[in-house]
Amino acid sequence: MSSAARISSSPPSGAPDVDGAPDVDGAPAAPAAPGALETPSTADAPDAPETPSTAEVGDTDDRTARARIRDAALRLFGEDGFDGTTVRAIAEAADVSPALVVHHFGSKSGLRDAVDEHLLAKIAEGKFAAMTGSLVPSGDEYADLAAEYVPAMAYLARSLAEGGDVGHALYQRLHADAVAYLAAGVEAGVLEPSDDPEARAAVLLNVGLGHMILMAHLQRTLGLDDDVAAAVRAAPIMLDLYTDGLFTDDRFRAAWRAQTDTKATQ
Amino acid sequence: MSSAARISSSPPSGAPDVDGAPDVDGAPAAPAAPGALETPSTADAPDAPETPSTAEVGDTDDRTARARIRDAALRLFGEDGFDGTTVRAIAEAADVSPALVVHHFGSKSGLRDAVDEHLLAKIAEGKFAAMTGSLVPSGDEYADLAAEYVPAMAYLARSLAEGGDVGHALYQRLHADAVAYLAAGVEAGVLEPSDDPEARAAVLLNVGLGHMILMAHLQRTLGLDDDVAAAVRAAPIMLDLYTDGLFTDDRFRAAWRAQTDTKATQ
DNA sequence: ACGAGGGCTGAACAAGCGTTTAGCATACTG
DNA sequence: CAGTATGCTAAACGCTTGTTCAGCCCTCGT
Repeated sequence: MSSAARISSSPPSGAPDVDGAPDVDGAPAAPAAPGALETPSTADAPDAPETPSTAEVGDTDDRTARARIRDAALRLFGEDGFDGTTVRAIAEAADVSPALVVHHFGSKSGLRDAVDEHLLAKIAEGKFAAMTGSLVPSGDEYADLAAEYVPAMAYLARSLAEGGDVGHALYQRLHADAVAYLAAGVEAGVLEPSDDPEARAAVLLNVGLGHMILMAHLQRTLGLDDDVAAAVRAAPIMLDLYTDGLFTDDRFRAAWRAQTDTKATQ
Repeated sequence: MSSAARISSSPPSGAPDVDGAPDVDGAPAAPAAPGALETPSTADAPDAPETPSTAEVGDTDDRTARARIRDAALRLFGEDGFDGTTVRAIAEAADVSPALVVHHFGSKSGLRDAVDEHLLAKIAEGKFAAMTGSLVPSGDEYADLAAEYVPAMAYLARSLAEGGDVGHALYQRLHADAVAYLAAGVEAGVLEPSDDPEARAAVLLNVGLGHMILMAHLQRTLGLDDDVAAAVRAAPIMLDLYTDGLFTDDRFRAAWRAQTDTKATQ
C-alpha cells in the first residue's frame, strides 16, 4: 500500500495528504516513488527511447509495431490467458500480420518473455506501486490509473494465480518492498511490531493481492457497477480490520498458543 | 474458517476443541458440518450410489470409468488449466480411450460442466468447509485432508482467479455462508460488529481465499518445505491481525473518514 | 540513380487439437 | 438362445494452431 512509506512522511493528523486517500488496501506493497501517482502517460504511447546499452538480445529500438504487438499481447494475455490467446488475435489487435509477431519475437513464448521482461522493468521502476499498493486513491485518480494499468494488473493477477515464474518474480519483489515498508511503519510507531516480519509481510501481501484478484467477485456479489465502487465499498472494512482487528478479545490466539505449546512439550 | 460457527458452540476457555486447532485462516467460510474433519474417504474411491432420482441429463450410474475420467479431469484441469489439458491426456490418466471421454460427456466442455457440477455438489454438502475454511487443523489431519482435497482446491483456485461462472458460483455460496457465520459470531459477542455485514463478509472471503491462492508464493519466498509448514507459519500472523489489527491507532481510519465526509458535503 | 537491407506480408505447412465414425465385445432382456 | 442395448475402442477427419518461406515495399547510404 505504500502506507508505511507515507506513514513516516506524513503527519498522522487531520487532513489526508495531497495524492489521495490514505492507503487502505491489504498489502504493504511496492515503493511509492515520489510522483508515481502523477499524470500517467497515455497507454498506447510508444515507449521511451529505452537506451540500447542494456540490450540483451534483439532489443534494438522498440517503438511502433513492436511495442504495439507487445501491448496487445499484454492485454489479451490478461483477458484470455496465454493459451487462450492466438498469435493471429494479437496480430489483428496490433494491426499487423501474424508473421510479423514471430519475426519480432521469435515465437509466441518469446513474445511472452518480452511482455514479462517489460512488465518486470516497469515494476522495478516502481510504476506499479500505486496500483498494487493503494487500491483506493479515491475517485478520478483511481479511474485514470485503472485505465492505464488494468490490463497489466489482469495479466499480473493471472500470473500470480497460476504460480508461474513471472508471477513469482513479481511476488518476491513486492515482498521485499513490503518487508522494508512494514519495518519503516513499525519504526515510526504506527504499525504493530511482529515476531516474524518476513512472514507477516508475506501474509499481508497475500491478503492484499488476493483481495485485488478477487475484487471482481466482490463486485458482482454485492451488485456493484464498477471496480471503483467495489474498492470504495471495501475500503472502510479493510480499515476496520487493520484498526480494530476482527475478534473482540484474544481467546482464539490464546487457544492457538495453548495448543502449540502443549504440542511442543510433548 | 468456520470460526464463527465454532465460536458459538465451543467454550472460549483454555483447551481447543477436539477437531483441531482454532481456525485461523482468513475467511469465515463454509459451514463446518459436524464431522466434516473426520476420516476423509480415500481419494479415488468410487462415488456413493448417488441416487438417480435427481438425474438431470445422462447422470445414470456414475462409477468406474466415468468417475475416473471426471476425477482425472479435475486434477489435470487444476494442474494445467482447462486449455492446457488435452482430452487425450485425460483419457490416458483415466486409462481409457479419448473417444470414451466424449462418449460419456458429449464434449470437453461437457466434461468441465460435469466436473463443476460435481464439485458444486460437494461444496453444497459442506465437504469443503474444512479446506476452504480452516487451513490449519494442525498436522496429520491437515495432511490427510490435503491429499484428498488439494486437486479440487487447485481447480477451485484457478476457477476463482479466472472469474468464470464456476468460480463465481462457488464464491456466492461461500459468501452466503460467511454472512451467516459472521452474524452468528457477532451475536455470540466474539466478533466485532460491522456497519456493512455483506461487504465485510466479501472482504474477509477475499482475504482468506486470496491468502489460500497465493500460499504457494509465500511458501517459496520464505523457503518452506511444504504447504503445511507455510500454513503453520502463517497462522499466528493471521491471529495477530484478527486479534489486534495492524495499526497502533486509528489515525488512518480517521483520515479516511475525514476525506469522505468532506467529499460528501461538497 | 541504384543496390542493399530491414520492416512487413500472404500463403502455405506440419502438428496437435476436439470430435466423429464404424465397429467390437460384453451383459442384460425377451 | 436371439436380440439389443451398453461400454468401449482404433482410426480417421476437419479445423485451428504456431510457425516457415519466398518475396514485396520502402527507406537509406553511396
